[in-house]
Amino acid sequence: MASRTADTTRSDADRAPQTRPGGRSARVRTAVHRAVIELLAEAPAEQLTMPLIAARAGVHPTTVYRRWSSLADLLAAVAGSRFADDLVVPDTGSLRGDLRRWVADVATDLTDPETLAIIRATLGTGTEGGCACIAERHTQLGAMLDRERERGGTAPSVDKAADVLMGPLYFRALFTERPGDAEWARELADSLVDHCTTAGHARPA
Amino acid sequence: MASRTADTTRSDADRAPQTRPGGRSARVRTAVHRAVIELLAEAPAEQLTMPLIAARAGVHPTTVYRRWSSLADLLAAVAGSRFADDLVVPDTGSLRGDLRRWVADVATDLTDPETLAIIRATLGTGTEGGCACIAERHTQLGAMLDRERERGGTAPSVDKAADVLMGPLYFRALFTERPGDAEWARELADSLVDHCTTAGHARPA
DNA sequence: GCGTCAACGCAACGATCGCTGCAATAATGC
DNA sequence: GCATTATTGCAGCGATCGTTGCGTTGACGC
Repeated sequence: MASRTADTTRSDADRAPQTRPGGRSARVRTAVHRAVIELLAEAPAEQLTMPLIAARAGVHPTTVYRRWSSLADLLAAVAGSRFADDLVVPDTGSLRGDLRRWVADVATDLTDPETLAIIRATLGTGTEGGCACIAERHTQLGAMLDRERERGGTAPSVDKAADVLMGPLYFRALFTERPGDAEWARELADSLVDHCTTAGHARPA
Repeated sequence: MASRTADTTRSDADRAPQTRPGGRSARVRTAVHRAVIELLAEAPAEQLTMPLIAARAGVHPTTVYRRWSSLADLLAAVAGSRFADDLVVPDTGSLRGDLRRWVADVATDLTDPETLAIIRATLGTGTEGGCACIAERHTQLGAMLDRERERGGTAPSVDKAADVLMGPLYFRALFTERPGDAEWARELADSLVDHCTTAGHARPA
């Protein structure tokens, strides 16, 4: 078998391996993802079950069970696909401007009940889930800081920026009822920029 | 009925109302709470069910169902009783010293897998659950800030302190793998004190 | 077009969950 | 001690969950 077809097919196995992301599969995927988001926004995460998701998506439960092994896998997939490219990294020309804009965008995103529900549910499934939620944000933050350095300026480390910016952002969103308004977001970004130019020693007069 | 006994019993109903927190009830309560904590530390929260808790606690499932209406209620109760009086509010004589110590204590507490598991699970049940987890910390923070003001010094608002201190603390604990060491905790506390005494102009000494 | 195989729907099955009768136990006030 | 009654244990029930075997659909390469 596969004596001569092996020529046309690259190496008999890595050609179009086993995946088939055609029309129906993609449709089912988006339907299930949407169903998860909708259900999470409506009811607490503990009531989220595979059959419920399948029913909302108009898909048979077995399909969901087979494509995503566990509920944790499904949640991680949903979180990953939602937070990827959901907001453009601002490029205003200055680190302060970039961060102000970015913090405001993230704060706005964290106002969305669906977003909050996904983060909460994903956190419950374990540590790696939480990482999946903020990985994209971490990358975006690093991009802005790198750009500032290429510009010749000084920028804090990604960890430091994550502490100062994402810390309050996600803490307020998860634990309190006040997500923080635009004014608050601006001050947050400024506090990092001002404090970190301490490297240049800009301490008050 | 209750014609003359109404004299001895205060007003026939508010005397020893209906509660009976005797030996056995308290034993069951602690056993169930302990079971929840243990199970959360062993397996993800989604596998936590009432019968499982009951089995671990050596109690009949019906008991758990009757005393705590839902799993969310039980989790909130466990969180509340665990974070109450679990660490003493430091009193070193200065705001800086108090905050340094307190941040280090909280950071250490957040190292405990059991603590993290409870917070994660409680977050999944809704916003009020998350509030229950940090209410005690919020109170402690406010106490230290108030004491500084009584001392005659200036202190930031509780919200501001929560943003700067609890934000990074809980963000790192929940989303990353690095809970932050003692050095990091100290810098965190100092950043708040230094930044807020901008009114009084901190001396770099 | 046409065949092939991944992906989906269907039906049925154990297992477990959440709940509700009723009986037994043990705190609590006298 | 003794009666009262909140609290727990027990047995059993519907409902739903998670899984598996098999037939059908439809995407992909030729």
